Amino acid sequence: MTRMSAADRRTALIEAAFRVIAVEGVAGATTRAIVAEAEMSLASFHYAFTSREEMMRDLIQHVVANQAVAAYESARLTRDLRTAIRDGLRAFYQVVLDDPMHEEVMLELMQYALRSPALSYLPAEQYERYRAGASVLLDTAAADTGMEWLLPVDDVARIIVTVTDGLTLAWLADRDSEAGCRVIEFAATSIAALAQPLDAEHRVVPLRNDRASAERSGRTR
Amino acid sequence: MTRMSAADRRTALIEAAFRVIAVEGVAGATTRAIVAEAEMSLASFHYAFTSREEMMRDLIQHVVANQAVAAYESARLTRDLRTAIRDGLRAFYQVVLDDPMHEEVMLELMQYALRSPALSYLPAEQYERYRAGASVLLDTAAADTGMEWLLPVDDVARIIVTVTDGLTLAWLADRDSEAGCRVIEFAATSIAALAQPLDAEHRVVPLRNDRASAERSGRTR
DNA sequence: GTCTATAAAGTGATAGAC
DNA sequence: GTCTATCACTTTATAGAC
Repeated sequence: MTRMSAADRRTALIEAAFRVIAVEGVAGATTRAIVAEAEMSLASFHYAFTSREEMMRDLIQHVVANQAVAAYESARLTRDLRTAIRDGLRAFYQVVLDDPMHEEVMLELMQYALRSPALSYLPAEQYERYRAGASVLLDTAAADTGMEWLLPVDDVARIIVTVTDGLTLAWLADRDSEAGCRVIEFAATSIAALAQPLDAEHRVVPLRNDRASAERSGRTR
Repeated sequence: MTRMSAADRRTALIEAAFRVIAVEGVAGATTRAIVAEAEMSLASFHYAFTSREEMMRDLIQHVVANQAVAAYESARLTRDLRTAIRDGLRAFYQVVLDDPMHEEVMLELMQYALRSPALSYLPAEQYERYRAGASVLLDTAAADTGMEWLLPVDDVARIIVTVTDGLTLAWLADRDSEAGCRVIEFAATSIAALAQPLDAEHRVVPLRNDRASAERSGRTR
């Protein structure tokens, strides 16, 4: 058909593959299904990629790199850290609810990567990106509300990611958005409690968040 | 080869399929791979099951029914609710670390079920079982420590499941058990804060866990 | 009941015409 | 560069001998 550069063809095929996986799963993403979605002939696939495995590799590296941290982006200005966290979590949750198949695909691709020796390093990298994105927002939110984190911000980011993953998985399973919102309320309260005002008169000694050290320092919390 | 009842053969094949999926993933669980693992001939598979799909259905229903809530079982006696929760989460986490492929398989089977119209109701059922198991332990732990939950126990159970799912997914991705333990410390503290002593002099009005209602009642937390 | 052999359909990948 | 046609292989499932 029409001429396309190899690069354009690769991009088009990767995007088609993503759409196919969203509908049929990784198992259904055969080369034939992908070229049908991209409206190309089967031979064009192997002109653009030497193998299906190479395409899957590029696809996964592509989604890991272009990770839309935009999900959290509604961290609008507020004087209240808890509200900022809650709104951020809600924004993320809304993205999942609006486009459930996107998260399904990310999950399937993560498992595919974990099973491929050549790609098994990518999920860890992806989680680092998640946390880095969350860290930026957490730092911004704290600064905007005159607070500071009592834990390393990367630890707080990991808590955020733990919650968003747990919310996503549960919603994919039971589609109970109301219940998820209640979890978000809890998470926002609990995470906000990990910060203190910058100008606190009695500064709490920044502790690791375990009881042993809390008791060592003479607090019972 | 040796004679087996159809029921025994089905059980043996289901168990073999689980082992194959643990090593190769759902994609690698072909009928040939399964009968090789079970040391049977290919024809025996179709003597026991009419189709591979029927076997997958039985396998998933089997793992959902026999869900080992044993994971949480180390909720030993303690006077301290936070410690009880922390130890329960640690016990669960240890199970994941000791047998990572088990959780991988559960995750893959959940996704397989979500993609199969005939099985898509099962993940919700599984999550209900998770929460039911957690609820029993939460009720027991609260009773043992003379506490009561300020939220419906099913909501607390959902929080627990959110955390365990998030922990599992992150660990499968980056294998950072130390970081996971820090999340557990946070979760134990935060969840324990959802209970109060049964004999509290000033009982807190049991509220939904959101700031709006907290402010309505005049508390700033 | 259990096997071997094979059918029927789908897969990734390639050859060769244009 | 792009196509059609096809190869070589694997898959699930079944037929038919024993």
